[in-house]
Amino acid sequence: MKQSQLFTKTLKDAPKDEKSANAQLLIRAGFVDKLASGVYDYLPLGLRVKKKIEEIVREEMNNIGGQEILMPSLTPKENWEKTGRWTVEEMYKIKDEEMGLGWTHEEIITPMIMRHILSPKDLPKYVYQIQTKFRNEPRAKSGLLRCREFAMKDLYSFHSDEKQLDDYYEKVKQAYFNIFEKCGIRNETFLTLASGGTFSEYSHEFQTITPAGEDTIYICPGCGIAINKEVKKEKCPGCGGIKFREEKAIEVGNIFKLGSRYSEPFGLKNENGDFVIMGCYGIGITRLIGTIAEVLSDTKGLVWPAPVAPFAVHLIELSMGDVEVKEKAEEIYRILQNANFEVIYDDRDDKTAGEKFNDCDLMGMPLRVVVSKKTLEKDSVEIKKRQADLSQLIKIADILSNVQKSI
RNA sequence: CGGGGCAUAGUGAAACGGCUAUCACGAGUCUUUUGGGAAGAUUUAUUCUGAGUUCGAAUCUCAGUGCCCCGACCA
Repeated sequence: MKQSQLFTKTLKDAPKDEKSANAQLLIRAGFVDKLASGVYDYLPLGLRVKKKIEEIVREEMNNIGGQEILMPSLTPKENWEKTGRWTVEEMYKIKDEEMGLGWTHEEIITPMIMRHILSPKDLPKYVYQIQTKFRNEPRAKSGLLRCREFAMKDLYSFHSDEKQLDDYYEKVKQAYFNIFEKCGIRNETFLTLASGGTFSEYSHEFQTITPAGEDTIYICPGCGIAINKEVKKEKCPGCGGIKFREEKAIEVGNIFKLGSRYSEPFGLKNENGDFVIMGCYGIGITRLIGTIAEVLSDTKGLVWPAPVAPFAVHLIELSMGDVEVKEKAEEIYRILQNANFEVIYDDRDDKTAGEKFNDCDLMGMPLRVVVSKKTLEKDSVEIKKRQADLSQLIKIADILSNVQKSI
């Protein structure tokens, strides 16, 4: 994509109504725009990140047998009354209609799946969606970390017994770590024990350490498991350790054994007459965008891990009106594109080198490639990874292998 | 939902109750520039909304709305 065609503009100053690093940077770089508190537009760059994350999540969900569906956001009161959750205050209700906007989907998927799961041999089944959720948060905050409208992946599993659920639960756990690995935050993300409701003693959250987080967790150095403040006891349930490291963290995912909490009110039974055992597993897609921005950025701007970056390469031409340099840059742009690299090409004629470099750092693509008269004198381009201090000259003839190696 | 703060151009700021609301960046046009946010010329506003006080309100008062932060809440 040519940057001259991109309709978004970068900002030198952050809007004063955003205090969190993730919102300031994402807005300054033109990834998102705020419509209302906790409600954001996803602009071309931000939408590309969102799609990348969705694709990563999709792949991992499919790998563990997940079947993707899409449920409505508009949901009837009747379903929620069956489980006693129509009165939940976070639910947006539509005035004069017996409808509310979905903030989770147990009430929708459970009756839906009843028409398809008829006997024990139909179990287990795993069904997920990636969809916009609505929650009327009493206090939206911290940019994308706590929104009223947000994208979420919710997976629901259906089992004939607890053992089956337990096995699948462990698979999801692993899939989640794979996802956070690809998103570049694996090292900061801890499996965390949290309140589990009635069916199991604990549920598990995936908490990413950041001062911007709203939860407090205690990490046990013995086993590497964390415990949410809400359920912390004297000893670590994992290894019996008693020393902990306290950290602020943001919950990027959770997995939860539901048991028959929802199959009972809807009467979801298998042929043996047993209530189906369920699990649910969420990942906040848009919250992940905010978390990556918050955790991995530096003073210059965003830093995207290659798998989620909107573009792999930020190509910059410093032609300063030199037609030959410009043409050569265009040619390199085509070469990279033909090799299937995703490239954003700063072809703007009215920008100084400084502006281009600063925008490049702010947007945070993994690799910067500069073409100028200076580099062309040596038949070269200059490449630099986003976080590297120094750049290096490489021959244009070797550009594809070098770019491949660097991202 | 309790407490605190803020509201002026696309963004960030300035303006004692008194001159045509000022400056920077961005954006538009022109000229000159150019390896880390260039220079000059020129253009760019319903001062959040409503009411009030006053000869006169961006500025003071009241109400509303929005946003940010702290807390409560967070299947």
